[in-house]
Amino acid sequence: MQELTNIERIDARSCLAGKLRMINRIVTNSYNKTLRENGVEITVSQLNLLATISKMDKPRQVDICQELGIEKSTLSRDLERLRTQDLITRIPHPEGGPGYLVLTERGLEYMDSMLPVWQKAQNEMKMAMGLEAVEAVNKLAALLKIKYLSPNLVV
Amino acid sequence: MQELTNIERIDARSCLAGKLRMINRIVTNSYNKTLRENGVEITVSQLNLLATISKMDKPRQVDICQELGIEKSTLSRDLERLRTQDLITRIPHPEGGPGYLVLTERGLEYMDSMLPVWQKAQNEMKMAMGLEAVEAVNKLAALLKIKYLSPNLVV
DNA sequence: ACTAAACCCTTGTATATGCAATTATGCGAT
DNA sequence: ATCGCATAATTGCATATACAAGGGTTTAGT
Repeated sequence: MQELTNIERIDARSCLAGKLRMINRIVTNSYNKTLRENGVEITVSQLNLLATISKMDKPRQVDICQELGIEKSTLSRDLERLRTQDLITRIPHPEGGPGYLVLTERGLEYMDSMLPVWQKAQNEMKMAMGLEAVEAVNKLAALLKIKYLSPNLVV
Repeated sequence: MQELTNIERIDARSCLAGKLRMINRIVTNSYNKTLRENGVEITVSQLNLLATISKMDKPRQVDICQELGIEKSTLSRDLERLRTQDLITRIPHPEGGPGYLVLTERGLEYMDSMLPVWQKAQNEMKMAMGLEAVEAVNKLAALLKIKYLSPNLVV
């Protein structure tokens, strides 16, 4: 009874989402391995979040969610982990409101200190993927960000 | 003190891993939303796992890990969820050993029944991404699979 | 001024993921 | 035959993720 014609059955090998999930596992694991082996004790996910906050201008949580396409509850807990490690802190807004996030002194130093390791991880992966693929990923990220994460443009 | 020259600091916008993670979130969420809204009660991840098992020839868990680049402990629990829903079962090997996995009757029917919804989700995403990006993802998945998931070729 | 709506964040619950350690099982050498 | 090694699977613990529901503020409308 495994004998339905294959044309009428979902083909795992053609599932776009499945492939992207696999790519994501491989890439995330590769970065994390390199970070770990070079003494960095946080994950690429946390590192990326730190870098994002440091680039943004007084972001509230909702702004970061918007920027990265992360659900607010996810971000809430991601930030909790960074706060526990004293890498970020929340500054209350002068006019009240939820306040905004900044890196702590320690967070800034930490981020700067791991630049070479991050570059190493990044270079390894770029090398493995090749320039064309890197460009394609950049393009795709930009496109999907516009299509799915732009405000006032619910899809 | 946020004043280090930006050249010497990690730029989140250039982090390949970060971009891929974002793409993955967007795509996974889009598929899951379409599945959910059309009455499918499992996730694209589970669906992909089902489809993979149905394509493989008597796979053991370790074979599936190899195929998808999933850690064995992750797969163990993913399968547990599918088993709970009576979508897969384990057949003991005639000559002993850990046995292999197959879809149950119910699993096969279920998979076939959701083919149109899966196609809908897939088409929506392909439309959003464009043909070129789809091709690039296919190519990249194939490349990374060879480079990182091939046996006898530890990287 | 007061209520209602909108907005932001957190918490409960569940899936998906990985590393380290443990258990189970089969196989080989003596 | 058995003792130990190799291989396969599970379990403990932790992170990353999302949806639904709840709680607290700010703001708008009358």
